[in-house]
Order: sequence, then C-alpha cells, then structure tokens
Amino acid sequence: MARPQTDLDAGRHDLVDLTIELIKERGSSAITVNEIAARAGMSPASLYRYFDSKEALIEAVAEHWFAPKVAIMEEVVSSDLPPRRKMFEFFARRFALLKAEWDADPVAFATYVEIGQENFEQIRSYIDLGDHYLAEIIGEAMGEGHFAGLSVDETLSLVNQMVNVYVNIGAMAQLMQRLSEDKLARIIDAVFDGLSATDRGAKPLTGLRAA
Amino acid sequence: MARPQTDLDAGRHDLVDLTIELIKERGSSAITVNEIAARAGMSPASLYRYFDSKEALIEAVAEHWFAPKVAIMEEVVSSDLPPRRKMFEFFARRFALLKAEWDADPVAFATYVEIGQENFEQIRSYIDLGDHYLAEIIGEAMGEGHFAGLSVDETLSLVNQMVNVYVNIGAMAQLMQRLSEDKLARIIDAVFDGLSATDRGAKPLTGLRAA
Amino acid sequence: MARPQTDLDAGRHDLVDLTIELIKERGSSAITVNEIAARAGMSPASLYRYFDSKEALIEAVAEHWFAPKVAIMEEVVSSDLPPRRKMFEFFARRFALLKAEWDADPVAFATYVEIGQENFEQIRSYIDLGDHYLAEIIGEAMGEGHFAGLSVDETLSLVNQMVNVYVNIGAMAQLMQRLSEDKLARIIDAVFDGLSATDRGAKPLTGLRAA
Amino acid sequence: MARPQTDLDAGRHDLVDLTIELIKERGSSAITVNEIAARAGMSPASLYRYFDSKEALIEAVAEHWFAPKVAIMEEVVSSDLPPRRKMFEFFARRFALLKAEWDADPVAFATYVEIGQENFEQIRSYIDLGDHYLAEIIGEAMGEGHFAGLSVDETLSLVNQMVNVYVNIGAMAQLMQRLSEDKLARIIDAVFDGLSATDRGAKPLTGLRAA
DNA sequence: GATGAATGAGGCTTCATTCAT
DNA sequence: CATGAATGAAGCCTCATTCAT
Repeated sequence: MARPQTDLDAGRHDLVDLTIELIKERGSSAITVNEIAARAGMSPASLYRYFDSKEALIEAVAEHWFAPKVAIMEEVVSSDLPPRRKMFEFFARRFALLKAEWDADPVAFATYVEIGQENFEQIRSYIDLGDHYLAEIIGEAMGEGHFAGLSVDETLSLVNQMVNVYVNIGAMAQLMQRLSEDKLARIIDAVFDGLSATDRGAKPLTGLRAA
Repeated sequence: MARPQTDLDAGRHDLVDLTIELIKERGSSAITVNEIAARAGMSPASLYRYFDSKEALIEAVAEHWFAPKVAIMEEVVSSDLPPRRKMFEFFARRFALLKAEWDADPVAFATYVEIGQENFEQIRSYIDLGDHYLAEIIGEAMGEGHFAGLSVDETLSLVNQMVNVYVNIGAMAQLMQRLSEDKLARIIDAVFDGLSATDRGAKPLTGLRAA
Repeated sequence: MARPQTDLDAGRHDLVDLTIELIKERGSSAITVNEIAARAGMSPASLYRYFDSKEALIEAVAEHWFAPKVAIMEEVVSSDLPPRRKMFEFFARRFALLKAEWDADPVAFATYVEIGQENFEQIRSYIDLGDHYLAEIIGEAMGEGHFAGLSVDETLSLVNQMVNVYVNIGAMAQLMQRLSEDKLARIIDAVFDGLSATDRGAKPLTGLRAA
Repeated sequence: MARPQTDLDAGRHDLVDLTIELIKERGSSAITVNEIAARAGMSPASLYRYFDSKEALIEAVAEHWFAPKVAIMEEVVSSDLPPRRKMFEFFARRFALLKAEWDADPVAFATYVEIGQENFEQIRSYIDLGDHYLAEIIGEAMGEGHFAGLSVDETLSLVNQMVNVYVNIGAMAQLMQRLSEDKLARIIDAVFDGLSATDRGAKPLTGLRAA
C-alpha cells in the first residue's frame, strides 16, 4: 500500500482521461501531443513528465480501454454456467459493453479500433488471453460430449472464426448495426449443434466435408 | 460513348499501377506523392493533373484492388452449383485469391487493409454488393428447405457474421495463418446444418434460443 | 562527363559554402538547420532537397575541408625528394596550409576541429590515408639505412607520435602559436638522427632504453 | 581561514562526485542537470544554489579531474632523478595514470576530453603549469650539456611538441592503443640524443637544418 | 532555504500541395 | 501542358532554467 509518485500517477490518469475526451470529440488518432497538452492546460514539454513518449500515452489509453473487457472475461469463465451458456456469455457480455460504447459514440469507437491497429502488441495479449479462456470453456464442453472428433485447438480455431465478428473490434465496427445478442445466440447454437468432425446422420451426403 | 479524356484515363491507370508496385515494394501507406510521381517519371505537380489529391489516387487504387474480387462473386453466383456448394465457393474462391495475395506479400496486404480502413466508403459498396449476391444464394437454399423459420435477411446477417473472418480483410490479415478452406467448409456445414429458428429434436432444451 | 543533377550539386556546393561562412562567423558547431537555411534564403524544408540530414551536410563540409590536405599528401609522396626532406615536406606543407587557416580565423578552425570530433569516421579515413603514405616514405628511408633495427610499423608509430602535434588538428589548435616549420624540421632531424633500436655509441649508458 | 560557506563547499564537492559517477555510467556530456540533481537526491532548483549554471558545475568537475595529474608533476619535479630520467618520468607517470583511466573506461575518458574541449580555460592553466615544470627539468639537463645551442624556451617548445601525444588528452584518446611507455622512452631518448642546434658530426649535410 | 512542477525556446524532420517558368 | 523547385504547417521531442509554494 505504498504510495510512490501519487502525483505522477494522478497526472497520468488525468491525461488518459483527457485523451479519451479528445478522441470522443475529434475522432481518428490524428491527435497530436500539442493538442493533448493544450487540453490538459499544460505545455507539451510538461506532458513528457508523465509519459515518455506519445506512444506511451496511447498505450496507456489502450490499456485503460481494454481493462473492463478483460474483467468480463474473467468473471464469466470463473462462473459455473453450463458450457453452452458460458460460451455465449463469454462473448455476449463483452459484446454488450462494446455495443453500448459504439452506440454512445461510433466515432470514438472507430478511433479505438485505429489505436488498436497501431498498437498491435497491446491487442495481441488481449487476444491471447481470450484464446486461453475460450480453450477452457471448450474443454468443459468436450467433457459433455460436444465437438466429437475435433481437438481443442481445432475447435478453438473454428469457434474463433465463426464468432470473430463479435470479438474483433475492427470487424465489429463495420457491422455493428447488424449484430445482436440474438444472432450471437444462434451462432453459438450452430457451433454446438453443427460443429463436429463427423457429419450427423440425417444429411451425411450433403455435407461439404463428405466430399 | 465519346472519348474526351482518354489521355487522363490512361494516365490515371498508369499511376494506379505504379502505386501498386510501390505498395508491394515499400509496404504501408508511408508512400508519398513525390515518390509515386518520381516512379511515374513525372513531376509531383503533373500528378495533380490526373488526381485531385493523394486521397483520390488512393481511392482509385482501392477500386482497382477490389475489382477481381467482385468478378469472382459474379462468376460464382451465376454458376449452377447446388446452394451449399455455391455458398462455399462464394467465400472460398475469394478467400483463395486473398490468401494467395497475403502469401505473396503480407506487407502489401496489410497496406491494402489500411487503405481500406482509410477509405471506408470504398469498402462499403463492395460489402453491399456481396450482401446482394449472398441473399440470392440464400434464397436458392431456402427453396430447398434450408434455414427454416428464418427470413432471408436474418439468415444473410447470420451467415455474414459466421464467415466474416473469410470476408473482412482486416480480420483476415490478423488470422490468416489459421484460416483454411477446410475450416471454411466446416463453418458452411455448420451454417447449413446448425442454423434454423427451430431447435432440432435431439437437444430441444439445451439450445440457447429455447430460453 | 555526364552532368546529372547539376542543380542539386550546385545547391549542395552553395550550402556547404554558406555553412562554412556561418562557421567562420559564429564558431562552434551549434549551428542549426534553421540558421543555415535562413542564410541560404530557403526554408528549412528546402534544405532537405539537397542533403538528407543535418549530418549529411556537415559531412560534406568536412569532406570539403579535408580535400586540399589530401591533395598535398599525394603531391609530396609522388615527388622524388630524398626521404628526410620528403618526410619533412609531408608534414610541413600540410602544416603551412593549416596554420594559414588558423591565422585567418582561429574560431573557424576550432569549429572544424569540433566537427571532426563529431564525425570521427570522416577523420579516420584521412588518418589512415596519412599512415599509408607515411609508411611509404619510411620504407624509402630504410632503404637508405635509417631506423636500424626498427620495423616499418614501429617507426610509423613513433614518428606519428613525435609529430602528432603537426598532424592532429585538435592538438594543433591548442598549440598553434608555438608551432613552426623550423621546429618541425628539428623534430624530423631528431627522428632521423635519434631514432633507432640500437643506442648509438657515444652515450650507450645514458639512453633510457639501455636499462 | 574563515569558514563561511562550508555547507556550500560540501554540497559542491558531493555534486562533483556524483557527476563523475554519472559520467562513468552514461558517458558523453549528454548528462542533464535534472539527472544530476535526481542522483544527488535534490531538486534541479536546489542544484542551482551550489552552482550558478551547468557550466560552472562542469568546470568544477574538470578541476577535480586534473588535480591528481598536477600532483604527479610536482612529485616528479621535486625528486632528484637525473634529467633524462626525470623528464621521462614527468611524462610517463601521468601517462600511466591516464592510460589506466582509459583502460578502465574509455567512454568516460572520452567524456573528459569533451569536457576539456568545452572548458578550454580550464585546460590552459594545466598546460601552463606543465610548461613551467618542464622548463625546470630542461634547465637541469642543459646544466649537464644537453640541447646545445638551443634556448630553454626553444627546447621546451620542441619537447612539448614531440611528446604532445603523451600529454594532450584529446590526442591520447585517439591513439591510446598505440602508445606505450616504451615508445615514450624512445622519444625521450631521441629528444636527448637527436635534439640540438648544431647537427652532429656524422651527417652534417643531411640535416634539414643545414639547408 | 528547499523544491516540485512547469516551460519557453528551440532542435530536426516530413510531406501534400502550389506556382513561376 | 509540364515541371522543378519551393514551402507552410505541422509533427515529436529535449533541457536548462525559474518561480510559486
């Protein structure tokens, strides 16, 4: 509970908030250090007391933005919902949050997408964490007989692809208006009911995989 | 059918080609007008006779890049494959082309993604066209009894979402290494076998939609 | 005899000259790109058409400054003076030139020293060339029986050290007022008359090397 | 012998020490006032109570650095070695110290050279002192018949020039790897055996001075 | 006295765009 | 018509120094 550099931390926090405000107003990551500093009522030089570079500030903004999404993932995974529901919630709750943000300010959302693209490492760890958790859920589902004949990795890859649009913020930004929890539910059902290595009895010859 | 500005058109075409070359060599949109002009053997000032701005040139590049993908869509839709196969090919052939481009030059590919993001209207018409064609295919499939209880629009939206990662070049660029026609086939199978408004007999109560 | 980019070359030349003027007036390498551009009557941006960076401009200045010294070395080495005289002239003529420059403008001279220090690679090749030529002269002297018992490299090293102050512009700048061709002549004589591995007969026991 | 500003003096001393530490760690005078203050555990503003400017601090560092070299000179001069040996030691002991410093940390050494160049007056008094002592030694040597026909000043100047590379830290830094006490000994021998106004019997006509 | 925080002035560099020739 | 040359506006960043507390 030591409190080192409380000032710096506070300043950093303020700057992140201000930057977010600016993003919401101006959109696009064409935000300059001078603008941010002006908005914060300080000189550009002063800003560098809080962050070593523009990049460091932007990273902090990204971190700030991802934090609640990570929290949601953890919350869902550690719950004791049945696998199908858990997978649904795993995506649905994050989607709900992201959609709310998009509804509130599509331009700001687009800017976060841009920032994400420019700070790819930032996003990478977020993706990896998501994969890790999703693999757990898939494991649980397999324990109940789902995804017969598929490995965890294969299933992980396929699920990720089928719901990508509910995870990848870049894709989301483009399609948000057509996305809904309802549709996500259908997709998850299709995942659980339509995904397996063996084509189900009813239509063995029509499956593309039968060829 | 008069031909007033043949010269201008030819010049535009050449400039687009040269810009594409530059993209392949240098990657990223860190391409400057001066560079393009130098490569074209003309002065930067002259370039502005062909395009009003750098932006206009880049738009033309994007248009050029999308053309063959549009051609593929048209070709598949007008073929007389059965619906499931037709839908598969509808995505698979474009994917094959895009993957080939990515394999040949991931950096150039990333640049096109960037360009796409910066010229969103450009992409919009491409997406709309894809939707139009996909709706046709879905109609044919419904004629054979698929997607019971779902409207064309609902189905369109769901399919688009499930295969988004094979369509959205931004998402593709991030996941290309894990994508394959094989997995796409599984997803299309899941679409045809797992997507309907009524939960299939076996697990009526487990479906999320049953809630 | 092709004449490519005559304009650029001319511009570069002018900029080098102007920079030299500035050096003469203002001293110290605290010269800024803005200053040079202002003096040249162009914008800082324009200066970058001629040189890729400030560093490149400064390098050109250094090169310009060393050129006549290199010419002198070549001239002397290819002459057919006897070795002792040749070695003397090898240093003396360069010294005369440098001293003239120092007399004309000590501050500018000091600035060149600074520039040299900051662009060490620049100087390195100049030093290496000097060593190469000096080794030739030493070889000729050995052919006449001088430097008995010493290798070319040993002699080269010793001579370089004894006349360093007539070669190293940094050392020269500090001592210029006490340097003269007359003293250089005495040093060269001492080199030829006092330098050998065997202590000469007259004072065998007093030599430090006898211990 | 009043002691008014003991505190200030102590603080100055500490700051000098800390600055030296920093030089050893970070090399080059790219040291900022803020860094020094931080290392000293004081605010940059406080540092200005001890030194009026960054320059004043650096001057103090230079002074501190030269002190032991001065001590060596005094020690040798007041010894009762014979002149040739005394002159050798006069240069050799300082060289040994400087070489040791260079071996221990060439980067720090280079920084001192830089500092010296920037604070030339600092160096000037050191040089003058060295000249004073060397003149004494030359006087003793003359008392034993050396340097016939040359005045003390002439000889002083010549000796200084021939051994400059063992005295001038800027020159030393560039050539350190080729310097050795052995070579210095040879040079001093050449000074004592080869330096005089009258060309010695053997080669009266070959001497440059004969012309 | 001591200082934490702030900054003015300046450094180098880039590039889409224009205009006199 | 074509262009070579020029640049305004802007970008990020650094650091010795000061001043209100």
